[in-house]
Amino acid sequence: MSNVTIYDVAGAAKVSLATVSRVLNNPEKVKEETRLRVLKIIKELGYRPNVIARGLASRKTTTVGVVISDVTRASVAAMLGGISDIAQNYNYSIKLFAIREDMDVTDTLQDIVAEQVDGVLYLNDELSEKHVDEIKRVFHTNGIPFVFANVVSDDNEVPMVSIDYEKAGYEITRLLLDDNRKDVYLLSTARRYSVNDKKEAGYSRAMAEAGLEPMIFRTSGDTNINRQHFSTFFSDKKIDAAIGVRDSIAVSFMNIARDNGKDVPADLVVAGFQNTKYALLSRPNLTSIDVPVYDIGAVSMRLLTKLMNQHDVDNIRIILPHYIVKRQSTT
Amino acid sequence: MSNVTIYDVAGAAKVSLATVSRVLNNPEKVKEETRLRVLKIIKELGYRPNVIARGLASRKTTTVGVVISDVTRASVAAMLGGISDIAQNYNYSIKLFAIREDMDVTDTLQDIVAEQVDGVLYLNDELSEKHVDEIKRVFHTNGIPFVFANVVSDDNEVPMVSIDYEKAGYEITRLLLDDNRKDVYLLSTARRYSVNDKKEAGYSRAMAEAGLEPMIFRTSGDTNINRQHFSTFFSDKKIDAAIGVRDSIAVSFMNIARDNGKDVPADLVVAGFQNTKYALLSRPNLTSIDVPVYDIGAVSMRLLTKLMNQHDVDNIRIILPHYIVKRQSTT
DNA sequence: CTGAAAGCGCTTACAG
DNA sequence: CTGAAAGCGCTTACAG
Repeated sequence: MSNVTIYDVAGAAKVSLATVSRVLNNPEKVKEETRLRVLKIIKELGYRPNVIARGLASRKTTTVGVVISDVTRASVAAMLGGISDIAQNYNYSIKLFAIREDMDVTDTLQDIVAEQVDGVLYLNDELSEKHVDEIKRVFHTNGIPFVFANVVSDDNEVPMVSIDYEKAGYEITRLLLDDNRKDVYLLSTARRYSVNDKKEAGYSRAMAEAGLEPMIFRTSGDTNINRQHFSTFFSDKKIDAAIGVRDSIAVSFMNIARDNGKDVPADLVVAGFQNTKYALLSRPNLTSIDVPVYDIGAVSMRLLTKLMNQHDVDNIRIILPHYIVKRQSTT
Repeated sequence: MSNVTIYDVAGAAKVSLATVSRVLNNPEKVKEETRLRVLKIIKELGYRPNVIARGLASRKTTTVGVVISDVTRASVAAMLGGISDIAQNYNYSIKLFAIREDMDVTDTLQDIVAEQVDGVLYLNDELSEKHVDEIKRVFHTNGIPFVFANVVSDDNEVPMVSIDYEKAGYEITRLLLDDNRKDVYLLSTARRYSVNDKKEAGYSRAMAEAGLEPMIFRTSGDTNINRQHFSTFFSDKKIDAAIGVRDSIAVSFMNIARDNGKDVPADLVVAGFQNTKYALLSRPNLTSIDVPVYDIGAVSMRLLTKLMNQHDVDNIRIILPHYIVKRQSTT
C-alpha cells in the first residue's frame, strides 16, 4: 500500500493541506512560489488525490453513469467509443450500468443515484413513455442531469442526441418505391425499441403516400432464428423489396433470399440501417442508412458535460445528419 | 436533492448510526427486533447508502476497473457482457478505462489506482512483457489484484483467463493441411497482439511439422484497406488456403478471392477465429475457431472476485476450451 | 495568499 | 447487542 496522502505532501512542502488542495483545484489562488514548490513535491512523491475522498468532500465524482441494455450490439459499442473519447478529454470517468429486462426500473435508477454519478447517459432504448417519466422524476429530484443517446422520446424536456429516424425510414422506403418496387417489406424486431418505432412510422408514411399497405414483419434479432422466420417469405408472399431495421437482419434476409433462388438486386432489393461492417462484408454489399453512432455518443457526452456544469444550453435536442449509402443490393 | 442519510434513518429508528450501519453490513450482529425496525425505516425513507462515503470509510469501493483498448471490437464487447453479468451477481460496479496508444502506461495505471478500484480486469492485449512487468509492479505495490482476460502472458504469476491460442492456431492449420492444402497463408494483423502471436506460433508449428514454410501476411484490421492488400494475392502468389486471425479478416479475404474468380472452397479454403456473426452472415459460411469470449469475461470476473476477497485460489491461470466449427468455407 | 477547522456520510474498533 | 468517538482523505467557507 503505497498511499501518499495530501498530508504527506503538505508536510514535505511545509504548507497546510488546504494549500495543497488549492494548488490542485484553484491554482490561481496560490502564490507562484509556493505553488511551484508544492507541485514539485507532488511529483516527487507521486501523489494522486484519492478520487473517492474528493468525491465525498466536493460532492462531485467526475464520473458519469452510462446505462445500456446490451453492450454487444455494434451500435452500443460504437457509441461507447465516442463517449469514452470525449469523457477522457473532459476528465470524466465512466461507470457502466447494464440493465436486464428482469430488473425493476425505479430500483435501478435509485442504485445509479446512490453511486453518486454527476450525470447519466441513457443508451437503453427499450423504454416506454412511462419509463421516460420515471427517469425524469428520479434524476430531477436528485439533481442529476441526463441525456438520451440514440434513444428517442417525444418529450421535449428530455435532452436527446439522435438522428431523425422517421425521416430516414421514409427516405429509404422512397428509394425503393422510386425504383418501382411495390411489395416492400419492413423487417423489424419483435421487441419494441423507440428508434425502430420511428423507422416503422417513416416507412408507413412512405407506403401510405404511394397508396400501398405497410407490411411490417417482426422477427427476433437472432441470426439463427431468422432463417425459419424468413423462409416462409418465398413460398407464400409476393415481395420485391425489403428493409431491415438493422444491417444484420437485412444481410441475413438477403442470404436466405439468395438461397431460395432470388437474384439480388434483380428480383429483390434489400437495404439496411446503421451501415456497419456487415454491410461491407456481405455479398452483394448492402445499401444502408449511415447512422453516425460514434458521433451520437461523442455529442451526447459533450452535451452532458454542459448540463453538468450548468452552462445554459441553447438546444437540448440534437438531431445529427444521416445519409444513404447506396451499394449493390439496390439498383 | 432528496438525500436521505444514515443520520435520518438512525433518528427515525431511535438508534445510533452505528446500528444502522450494522444492519446493512453485519445484520447478524443486531437483535432481530431492532433490525426489523431499522429495515422498515430504511424502506420507508428510501434510504440508499452513499457509495462514495462508504468507499472512503471502508476502503472498499466494490468497483472494478476494466481496461480496454477498443470497445468496438466484437470480442471486447462480448467479454464486457460476461463481466457485467457476473459483476452484477456479486454487486460490483464497473468502471471503464479506455487506453489510447498515445497514453503513457505508468501514468494510466496510476490513474486507475487513484480511482480506488478494488480490482482490475485487463482486456487490452496490445502489450509487451515490459508492460506486463510494469502492470504487476504498480498493482502489487498498491495491493490491487488484477486478471488478464483474453490477454496472454507467459508470466506464471499473472492471473489470466484465455483459451490455448497456440493450440488453436495449430489445430486449424492442421485441418487445412490434412485436406491436402500446401500453400496455406496466415492473415494476421500489423499490430502485434499477444493472442495473435500465439496463433502465429501454432500455425508455424503445424507448417514446420509438414515441412512447409510459414507464410504470414500482416494486414490492417480495417476492412476497407484490406482490399488493396489482398488483391495482390491472386496475381503473384500460389495459394490454396488462408486463415484469418479474425473472422472479419477471413470474410473480407474470402469475398475478394471470389471477386477474383476463386471458388471457395474448391480452389481455396478459408477459416477464421472467434466464430462471430460474420462467420454466419458470410457466403459461404465461414469455418472458425469458437472462442468463448463471453465466458472468458465471466470467468475472469469471477476469478477477480476471489482474488479481491483473498480466497486462496488454486489456479490463477485458467484455460477455457475452444473448438472448431466447420462450415462451407472448408472441405 | 495561507491556515485552522468543520464537514462530506459512512465504517469500525473499543467499551460497556 | 448497542452507542460514542475516531477516522477515511479530501474540500471549502471563514478568518486573518
